[in-house]
Amino acid sequence: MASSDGQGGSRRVTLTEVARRAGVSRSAASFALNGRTDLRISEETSARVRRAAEELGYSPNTTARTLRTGKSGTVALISDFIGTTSFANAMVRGALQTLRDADTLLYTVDTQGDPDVEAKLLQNLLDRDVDGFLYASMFTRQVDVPPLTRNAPLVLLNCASPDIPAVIPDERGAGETAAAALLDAGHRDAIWFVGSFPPGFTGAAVWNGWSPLALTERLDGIQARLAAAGTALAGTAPIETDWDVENGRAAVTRLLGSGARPSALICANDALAVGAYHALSVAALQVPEDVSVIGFDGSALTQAVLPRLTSVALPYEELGRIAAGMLLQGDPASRPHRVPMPLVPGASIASPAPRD
Amino acid sequence: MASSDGQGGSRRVTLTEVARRAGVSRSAASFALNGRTDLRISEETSARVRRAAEELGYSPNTTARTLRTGKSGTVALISDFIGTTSFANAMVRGALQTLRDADTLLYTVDTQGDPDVEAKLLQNLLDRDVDGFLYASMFTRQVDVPPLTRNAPLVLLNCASPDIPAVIPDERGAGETAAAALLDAGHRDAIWFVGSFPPGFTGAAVWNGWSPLALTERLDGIQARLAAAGTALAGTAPIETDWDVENGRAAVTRLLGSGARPSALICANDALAVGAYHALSVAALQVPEDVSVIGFDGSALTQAVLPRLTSVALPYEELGRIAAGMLLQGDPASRPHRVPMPLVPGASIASPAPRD
DNA sequence: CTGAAAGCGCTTACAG
DNA sequence: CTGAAAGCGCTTACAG
Repeated sequence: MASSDGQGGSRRVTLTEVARRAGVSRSAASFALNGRTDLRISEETSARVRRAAEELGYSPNTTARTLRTGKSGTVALISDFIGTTSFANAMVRGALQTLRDADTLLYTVDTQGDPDVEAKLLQNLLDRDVDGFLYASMFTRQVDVPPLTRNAPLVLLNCASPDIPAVIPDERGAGETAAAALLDAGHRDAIWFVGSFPPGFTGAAVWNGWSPLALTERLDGIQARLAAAGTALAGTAPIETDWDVENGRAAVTRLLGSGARPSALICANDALAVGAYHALSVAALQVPEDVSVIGFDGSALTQAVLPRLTSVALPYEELGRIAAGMLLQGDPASRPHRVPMPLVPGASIASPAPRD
Repeated sequence: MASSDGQGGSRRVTLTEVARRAGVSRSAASFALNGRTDLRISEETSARVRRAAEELGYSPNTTARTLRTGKSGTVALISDFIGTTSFANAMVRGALQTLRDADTLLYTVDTQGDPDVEAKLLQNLLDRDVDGFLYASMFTRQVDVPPLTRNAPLVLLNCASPDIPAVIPDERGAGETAAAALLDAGHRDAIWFVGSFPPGFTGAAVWNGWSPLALTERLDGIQARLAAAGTALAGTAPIETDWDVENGRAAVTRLLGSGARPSALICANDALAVGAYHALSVAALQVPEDVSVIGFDGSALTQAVLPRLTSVALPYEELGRIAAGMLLQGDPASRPHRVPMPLVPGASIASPAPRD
């Protein structure tokens, strides 16, 4: 750093100075300031100490306290944010909301998905006496947690691993919600799902080396809800590589080209749904008059299309809040905590068009 | 926190133990491990110490080192992220890239725009011996920095204040770039700007209590570039409240309703541009055949519309990288460092339609 | 009720 | 070349 004075010029006031000004010992000052009653400090003395601290602008040095107590009032959010632009922010924001009330600060750390970088950062954090880890993924999935995380309390955020406290979205319930929204509008026999694995990958539990809970569980929920209504998906439209706009457009273009006449499309995420809009538009099909569309994520993309996209939202901020709360309280829950995914209504669902 | 053992069970190895195992004093061990040559430790002794450290899995306790040296290897990013969902992530990512190489960790802190919360957090960070502050805004603007930030090295990120090192986007250049893109396509006399202040606010230097450099400087750049080509804006379409999709739609709907026949729209950001698409679509005007459109930000929204929106991108990640670098190096630059905003081509610009 | 002292784990002058 | 000691700023048993 540039300036060589650690405190930016104005030297910090120390507990010793407060004690001297109040005319008490350092221990008495410490006890008074921390409100400890073990050794009963007279209220008058205590007030004198607090006044001295106030007058001198005293603020205790956390580094020294941490060294003594082993508690740093600090938590780290380890993530693989890089490469994903979206909702990281909301998760961090949620965590910060909870932590603020506990006077706990947040280290934000990005592993770039590199295990060596990750290990180095974790050790660095451990060296700083962090009180706990929030291990986050930008993609709901199963993870293998690195061994070092076990050296402090740990809560998984938007990912899961056996026997470790975790908070993840209720993806299955989200699937049910999406299916129910279409059933309620009267759709039954021509509902398609967009965004499944490509044929070669079907049945595999991995995608880009990950286990995307989002896909399998959303699909499960959709199928369960349709089955409960006595129907089923008309079919699934696989995508090539990623859940982005371009792949959504391509998948739906292929679907329409195959002669399929969907009454509704359930898209694995909002970007795919936007791509679906584009493909439908090129085919001169109107949303929602000709085809209803629903997505997942509840992202800003829902506002970008006309009519607005109905979507089942990922509760990122709430995930962050809850995970931070579990970490602070040491929630010993063995099963992942599931956070509901709310329906965010747009105008992309209507009654099915009469079939020829 | 839940677990009461600060180190998660496996007690940490200390320098004393390394020294004992290597058969040297703690000072010798410290010097050897830190590669200091002041007291010439024999290479053989030094190697013995390093081996002992390795075998014991020693990692120095940063808290203790910080208490002793006053340097924490830590920097804080103070921001007003809340309420904005977008690019925070990219700025953080950029900062992390730079800091990683300096073994520096990042505290992420959100002030919620509340000065009291801000002051409390700043004091908390100072109590932890942070080596510096990155003071960030999600909106390019002038800021008054809170006094406490002056107790450590400070770099402003995406905002500016007199006499404080700052890194901000080249908004004026971005305006020129946008205007040039339209001029190059042949537009001249029917170029409108969407997203100016509402009439009542015109001339005021504040918006939501802020000074939005983005608006004034982008507009300056646009006007300068058009003037250089011997022309000028046909007019500006003010928005009601915010730079979002709905306000963009409303503004352009009003514009078209007034009888204006724009050949091109320069929208103050991507969200407004998306709203412009919607209004044009309702008016049965095609992008870009009938009206060319360009936005600012380079956000994911550019992909969400058909045809893709051309936009002048905010270089958030680079802003973060550069600001972190300035903080680490103590860059004493007095004038704000300007980062170029690149044109991200879409398909929303074409030659103007022949006028009736 | 109060005060003197130890100790958290380091770094670094200082004396040999 | 090496070692004993001070000290960073706290908290907290312990003896009065």
